[in-house]
Amino acid sequence: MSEKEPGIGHNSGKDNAAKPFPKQGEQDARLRSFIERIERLEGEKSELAEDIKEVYGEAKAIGYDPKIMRKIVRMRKMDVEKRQEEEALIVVYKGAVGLD
Amino acid sequence: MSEKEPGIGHNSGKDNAAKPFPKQGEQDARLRSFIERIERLEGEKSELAEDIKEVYGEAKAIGYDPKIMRKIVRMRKMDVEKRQEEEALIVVYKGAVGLD
Amino acid sequence: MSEKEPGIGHNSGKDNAAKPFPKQGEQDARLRSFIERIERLEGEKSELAEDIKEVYGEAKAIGYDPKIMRKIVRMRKMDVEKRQEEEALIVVYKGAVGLD
Amino acid sequence: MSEKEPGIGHNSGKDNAAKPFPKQGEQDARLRSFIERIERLEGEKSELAEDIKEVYGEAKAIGYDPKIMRKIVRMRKMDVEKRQEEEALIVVYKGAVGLD
DNA sequence: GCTACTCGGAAGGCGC
DNA sequence: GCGCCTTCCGAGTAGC
Repeated sequence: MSEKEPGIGHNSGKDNAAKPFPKQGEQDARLRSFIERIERLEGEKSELAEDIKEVYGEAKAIGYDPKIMRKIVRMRKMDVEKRQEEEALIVVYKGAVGLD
Repeated sequence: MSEKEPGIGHNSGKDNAAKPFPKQGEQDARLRSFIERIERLEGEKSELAEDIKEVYGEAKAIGYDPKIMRKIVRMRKMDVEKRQEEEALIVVYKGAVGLD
Repeated sequence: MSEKEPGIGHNSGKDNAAKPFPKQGEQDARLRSFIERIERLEGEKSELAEDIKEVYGEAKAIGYDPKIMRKIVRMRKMDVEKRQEEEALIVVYKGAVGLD
Repeated sequence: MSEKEPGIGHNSGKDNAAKPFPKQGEQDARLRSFIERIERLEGEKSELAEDIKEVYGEAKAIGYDPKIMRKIVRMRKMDVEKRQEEEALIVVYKGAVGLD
């Protein structure tokens, strides 16, 4: 916290009590709200990660090899990424040529 | 390759070649289904990751430092984990002492 | 430095002076040698990075768009990675089936 | 797209359509050559990265902690950069004072 | 100044 | 159960 925005982050200290508008409480609430939204989303993300693990577990229980499955998933993902990359290239070509 | 399930991965072996045409299609469908479920979940997970990035972005636009926010989130997460561990430990203790 | 190899890292302290063979100097030289090898390699790596930048610069000077070029390079790289992944998948299939 | 070089990317524009077919093949070869030079250099860069990893691996096998070694390397690098800056500063000073 | 990419570090899953 | 390896996350760097 040095060269960043002046008086940022959290409006260090209580000096704002001196200012006309008592906004510190609102600021805190805002930050708090952001944090909580993030934590909520992180929680959902973790649940999904667990769900995924469970699916691999089910598949394994039936005799499929998770390792192979992971490789397949990766390959398919690479496919779509490659495709997206190609499309992105076209976009950038068009931009370079003035066809926005 | 020893303790692994025999006849794994993908219906390995020749038995299915021996039987009329028993279930290969169904097996494929099953694997395919697993893969798709996983991909679906992975997709949702990625969306959440993006959502989280957006929240950090919003906060940043208002003047909060994402880097610090991340630290806060990590710390709070560690706190709850620590607390959960402690509570779990208490449960163990109680069990050990007969206070179920 | 806690659960790691006992008395490691750098043979903490001077107690080795007590041991029959005064090897500390050799140990230091060894570590020093590793560090210098690494620094040498890092140096070469940085030079290559600069060379790459220069090539993009040349191309740009002639009218090629570095951004596009980078995308092309990335795509081609993804191609080879995809291919490698496919081959790796085959290997893992073979392993699962016992064809080591 | 405004500040970009006009006539970019790949011989943009219509002139090449106008001329019989003068140089398109050569242009392609040129771009291709750039790309290949870059890929060559990137390849060497990757090899060096692997070499570096190997050195850390060797050191680790003997009991040195790679993590600490990395810290040392970083610190030494900062030292030389700092020293270079200082020397550069001295040169500037000398120039300013007429001690070329 | 911001964004995107690359690199290093940490954690989790897998195999032995 | 431990160690290895892959994968995910965060940090630093470079380009626009």
